[in-house]
Amino acid sequence: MSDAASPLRAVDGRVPGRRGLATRQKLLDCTIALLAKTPYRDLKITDITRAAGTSPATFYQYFVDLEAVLLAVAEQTAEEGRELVALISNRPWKGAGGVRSAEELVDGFLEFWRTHRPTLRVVDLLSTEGDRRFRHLRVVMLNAMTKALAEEIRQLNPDDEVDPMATAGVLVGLLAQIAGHQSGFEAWDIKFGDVREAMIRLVYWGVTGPKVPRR
Amino acid sequence: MSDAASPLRAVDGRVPGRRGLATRQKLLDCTIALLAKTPYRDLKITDITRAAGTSPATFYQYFVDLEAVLLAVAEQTAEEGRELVALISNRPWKGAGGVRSAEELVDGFLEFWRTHRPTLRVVDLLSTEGDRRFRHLRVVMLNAMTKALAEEIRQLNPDDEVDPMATAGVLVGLLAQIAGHQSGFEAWDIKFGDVREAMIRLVYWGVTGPKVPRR
DNA sequence: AGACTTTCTGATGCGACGTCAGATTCGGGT
DNA sequence: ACCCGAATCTGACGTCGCATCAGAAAGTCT
Repeated sequence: MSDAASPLRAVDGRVPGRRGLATRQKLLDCTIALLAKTPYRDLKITDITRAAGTSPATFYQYFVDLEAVLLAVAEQTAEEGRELVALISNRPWKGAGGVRSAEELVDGFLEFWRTHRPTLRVVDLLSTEGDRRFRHLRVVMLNAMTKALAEEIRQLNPDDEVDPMATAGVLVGLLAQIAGHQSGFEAWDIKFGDVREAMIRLVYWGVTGPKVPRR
Repeated sequence: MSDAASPLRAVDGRVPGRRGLATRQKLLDCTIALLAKTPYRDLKITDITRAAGTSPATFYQYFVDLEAVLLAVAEQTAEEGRELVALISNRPWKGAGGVRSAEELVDGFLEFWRTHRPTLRVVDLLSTEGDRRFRHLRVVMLNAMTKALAEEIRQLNPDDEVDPMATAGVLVGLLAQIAGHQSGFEAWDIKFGDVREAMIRLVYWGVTGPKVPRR
């Protein structure tokens, strides 16, 4: 995710060596670990350095502020997000096979989200709050997937006047939303299996585009 | 939203009088105003009291902590959320009329979200982070709507084995997600009109339930 | 071993937090 | 009009995290 043009991670101008990169990574790892236990607002830089066994000053040698670490953490995750494309391209999307593809997409996405929940939580959070860097990152993370999905939609509905990217974007948003708010469904007495089923259907409908009466 | 059983708002045991309630409200108003300009993590209690022209100590007389104000603010909004039911019940959901109903639901929901964006942002945020109070509040806020939608779905698909509440919940989640991340679509070159159209269709499909091939 | 660079740290000024004890304002009774 | 008790507000304080700096420690090269 970092610019390939500047493969060197700069501190405050310097280019870190082995040791430096190691402690940088340690800070990243501790951040991830803490993120799983601590709500975003309570995550203090001091906590991270304490966990990493360094002084707070060391932290600022590698990251300008808290969001910078989070961004770095998120970039690692974003890279993995690209692989979700495999759940979309080169699959059947018509008929019974289409439903099965939708099923696998939903499950794959939920799994991805479950694995990286703490990180994705923060990305969602900060991009909702209007932070451009995180909003951009979120787009990048879901971009490949959305484009792939849009392509399938375009092929199945060649003469639809609605931009397939819009439909794809909405579907991906749907997946992200439900994945993030899974626990919200416990409050009603809804079995998650049914939620999953509902998502599968919506994805299937979104991709195949059943007939809609003209207004 | 406050318990009808204890209509008195307590400070630390006390029951505030006119003046007290006035400053309490002033604090609430200032919080709302600040919320529109400040990201959640940077919202300091000090800022609120400064804006309200009181001492920080006064704040703690009415709210135990920052989240308590936010909760109070959100409760006001949640109350209004109930009115969204009007966009669902007693409307046609079949055929062309159904599409029009979906259209009005989408527009109404987007409007509601736009009006209360700062508040809803925080509710989403904190409930995502696992705060029970906010998660509950979020459910309550969307509850009436979801139930109403589920009822329509149930009537249109009497012998569907998937719980209509699941489908309704997913649809409402979809609406909330897109409403919250509207600006995310700017990054792709998608006209929001197309996004809106995609949402309308998905709602229509979700409610009417087109045929899905068996796997 | 010496000289230089990289990396780390303890100490520091600043600002927000949350809590007192005490000052101020209000409202009703005479 | 005055006073008194209750309600309400406040300035000041100890604690803690932030972010920075000058200098110590560890590493590297010859």
